[in-house]
Amino acid sequence: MLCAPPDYAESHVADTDHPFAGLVSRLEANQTLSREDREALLHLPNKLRQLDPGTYIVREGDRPRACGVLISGFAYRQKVTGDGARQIIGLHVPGEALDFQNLFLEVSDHNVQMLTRGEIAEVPIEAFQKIALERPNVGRAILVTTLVEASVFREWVLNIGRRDSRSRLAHLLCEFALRLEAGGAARPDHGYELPMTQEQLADATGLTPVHVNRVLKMLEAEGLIVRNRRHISFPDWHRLRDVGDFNQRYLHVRDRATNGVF
Amino acid sequence: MLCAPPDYAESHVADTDHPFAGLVSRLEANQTLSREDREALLHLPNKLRQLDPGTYIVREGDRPRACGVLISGFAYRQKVTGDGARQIIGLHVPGEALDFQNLFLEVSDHNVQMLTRGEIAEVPIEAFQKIALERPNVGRAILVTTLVEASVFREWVLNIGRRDSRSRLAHLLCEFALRLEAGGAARPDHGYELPMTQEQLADATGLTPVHVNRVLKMLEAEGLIVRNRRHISFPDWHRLRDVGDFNQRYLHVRDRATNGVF
DNA sequence: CGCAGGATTGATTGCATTCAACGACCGTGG
DNA sequence: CCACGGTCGTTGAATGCAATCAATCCTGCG
Repeated sequence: MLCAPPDYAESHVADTDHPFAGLVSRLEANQTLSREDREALLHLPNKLRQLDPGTYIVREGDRPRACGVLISGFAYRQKVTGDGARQIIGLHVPGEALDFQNLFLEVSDHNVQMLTRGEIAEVPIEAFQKIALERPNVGRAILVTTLVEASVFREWVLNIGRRDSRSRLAHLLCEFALRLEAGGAARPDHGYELPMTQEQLADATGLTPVHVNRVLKMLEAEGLIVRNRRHISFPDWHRLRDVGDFNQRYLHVRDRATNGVF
Repeated sequence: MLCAPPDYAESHVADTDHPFAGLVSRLEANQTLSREDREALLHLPNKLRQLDPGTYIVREGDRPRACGVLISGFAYRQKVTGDGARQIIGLHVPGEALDFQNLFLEVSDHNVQMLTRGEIAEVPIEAFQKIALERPNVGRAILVTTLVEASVFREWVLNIGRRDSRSRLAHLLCEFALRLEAGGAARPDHGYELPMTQEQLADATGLTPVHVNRVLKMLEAEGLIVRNRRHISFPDWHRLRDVGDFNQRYLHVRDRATNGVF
């Protein structure tokens, strides 16, 4: 990031303060953007909204008029079976767009909800579509981002379908660590504030809250995690990665600096 | 082969016989294409190959040079855990491209394999990329197709994470029926030749082959399915759909003719 | 015929669920 | 300040669904 303008400096938009700075830098991780592309993204019309935990951003069956971009806090995707069992399908960290689906599909097939309190920017879908269609780089960045998301879904299918509860949870903790890191947060082995209740962890792993509790205690007893309230850290990141059968390839991060190190 | 110049009209390619006719009609289901778009697609350079069941089309870790389009037969996506458990992640029916991921991501994150004997057309990725980038409609069609695929992955996460074995299998059978139908095959309630062994069904549902066998017998005893060798039909499609908690919304089919009927 | 892959069945085991209760923490309001 | 209620986390006991282990059967095929 911080690609200084080639022509003249136009710093009336301070990149790091701008609500879309995170979005732009995430898109740039997947696809080179020109200065004009960046400017266009930063000038997307939007309305900022502060949302409480549990607030729905999209509901299954909706025809959304706006595409939300997560500015701060965390969000998750979720579907529910006919008899009310909930499955969390994906997590989102700040800087990620929550609704690329709905730019090009009419009816939403799942729910998106805030996990914590946080801020989102709502961009009218027409404006986002326009920039995606008129600016090849942006269109391609969106496509690549979508492809990476699909890869994450595939890994979740594997995780839930074929790993036991211990590996499943370890894997989820690893993924979250890496996703946070990719956004510029701390190194994965330094731990983080896990924004999920045990019930939500259960919904993300296809387990029950009770069992999640037991498995977390097991991981703790093994010295694989240390918990202090919601804060979680990893005394032996390497071993946790092994237990979780975690290989970051599916995240398609291109950052050479940390690629494969953790 | 088949790289005839695009300048003047060329109807020597009979649409319905052409190997890419299925691909084009599937893309058109998601996005309007101009005549030129169609022609460009039909003239993509490609090499036809007849493949036996189990043949790998892409391997995890590969950097594919070609994008496979399934002309006949069936294929599936698959990942394996560190200790060798396999999870089938998706199925493909004729006319579908198997590798949009690898047009824009460098390293494949999963395996793609033939399920049955069948034919694929290998298109050099540069040619496919070119058409995707230069023809907005084609690019958009690929994006939409990718978004629908992602939606299917999400439904699989739900299916495997939160439904019991009976619903899981019923759901899979329903999905396959609809996917076949979307390609122009028979109506879902008329049954089809299921191209999967019970072991593969197990890998697709996160179960064991033995349990799949028992559940199939259970479904049969309930009168929800009738089996004759690999042929399977559905005496009570509506009830099977209920048992499988199946709602086709996630497939994002736009065909008004059958939408919601089955 | 005999072999191999797939399907079927039975017996047993075990991981995760379910049911139920209790405990810890936090914000709120009297 | 403390009592209170609610959410979340923890623990125990019993249950159950699906896995595992182990044969056997079937069928197409060389």
